[in-house]
Amino acid sequence: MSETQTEEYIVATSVKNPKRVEKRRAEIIDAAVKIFSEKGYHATTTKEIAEAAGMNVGTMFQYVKTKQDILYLVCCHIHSLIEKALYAATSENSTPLEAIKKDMTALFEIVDQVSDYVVLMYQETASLDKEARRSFLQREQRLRNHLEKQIQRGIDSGVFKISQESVFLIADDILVQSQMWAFRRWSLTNKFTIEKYIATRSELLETLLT
Amino acid sequence: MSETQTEEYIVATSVKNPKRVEKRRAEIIDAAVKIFSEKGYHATTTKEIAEAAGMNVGTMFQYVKTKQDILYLVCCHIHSLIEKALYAATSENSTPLEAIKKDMTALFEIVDQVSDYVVLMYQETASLDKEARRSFLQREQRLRNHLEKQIQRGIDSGVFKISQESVFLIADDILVQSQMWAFRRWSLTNKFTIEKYIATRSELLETLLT
DNA sequence: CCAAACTAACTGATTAGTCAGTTTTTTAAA
DNA sequence: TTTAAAAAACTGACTAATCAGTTAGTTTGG
Repeated sequence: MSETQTEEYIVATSVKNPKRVEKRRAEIIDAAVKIFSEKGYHATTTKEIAEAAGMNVGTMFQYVKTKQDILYLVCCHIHSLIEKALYAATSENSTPLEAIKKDMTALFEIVDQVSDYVVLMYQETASLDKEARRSFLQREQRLRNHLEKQIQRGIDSGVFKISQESVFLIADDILVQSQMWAFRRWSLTNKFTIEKYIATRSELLETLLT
Repeated sequence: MSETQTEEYIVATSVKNPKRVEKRRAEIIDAAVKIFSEKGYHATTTKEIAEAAGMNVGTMFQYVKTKQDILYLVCCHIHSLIEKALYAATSENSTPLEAIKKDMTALFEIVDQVSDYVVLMYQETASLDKEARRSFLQREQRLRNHLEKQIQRGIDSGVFKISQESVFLIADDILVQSQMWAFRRWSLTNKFTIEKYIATRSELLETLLT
């Protein structure tokens, strides 16, 4: 559970009013997320985004310095959706096994709901520059830390029989498996509904942990 | 183990001599694979590739119709490296558990050796058009089928105690985990050497299967 | 000698980001 | 409340640069 703390990447603006920045950026994000997930980041022009957001290109570039800033905002927005859903599912008063299963279920369900956006987010992370990518990956680490803590609870209470170095791997696996549901959606749905997928994954996890 | 057979995507050429095509394309691939993994596909210009390959742009475009063709050739080339290494490791005369572990080890080792290229390959798959991507994903399926067969052997001989629908997932997991070693290399090497990673993954796999 | 392979210079289309000027909103003095 | 001035937000035409792919003509090797 590495807790490296670095400061967040900040998207610059030349508009003073923070409320206005928030509102306008939400408009930009809403427009961009849709077009990006249809055509991809590179194939989308800044004019298209501005138009879809109902504002002028010049205006848009006052709320954002570069096209890449828009991508960063979009990725963070999508990531927040997932984070919120996961944290909402976490309950304190259940057994470690129930708790981690509940978390996994919530994660898989939210990823299923916004799978297009999840694909976009991970696909285009590579188009972010070093700083923005580092900042984004930190968010990713928050999610994994959360899952690691849940698994650790099970070890501490003697229910989970796994080695200490597996904790990180298993937490990471759960994250990756949720992403894979999004990425391999079309080939997986031949074999599984999301419910069946969650059930099978839950079983495998229980086998592994106990 | 879905066996959908579709024809391979063919990269067109206007050069007649097949030997020459093979030789020149190898030069293009060698040049492109290096530049792509340094700067990414989009940031690389066709002129750069041609220059690094020691040929004229015009010449290059006689061995290839579009820039995307180069990416496709590069992805296939990298994939072949992995496929060869995996098939070379497969032995018939060992127990199912030993066999799948041997396969997994070979896979993780080759991915470790060419991890930059693996990252490139999966990162840029999205930049291929529908046809080329479909063709590439078929190669991916070959790898998974191979692993599925190995797992199936263990089930059939009664050694592996897992449900039938887990076979696909576990085969896929092994593939994904090898890719994740490449993608998360820099954060994983804080915690694991490749040998340690393979050992821990082997243990987890054994727990899961038996 | 001639077909195959190669070259250099070119083109046509694209696009992220800018900037000089306009409109709207806020502030504050009368 | 009116008004004037200052600040903030917005506009859209513009540009400077880039780059995938072409082609008319030249060289090479069998």
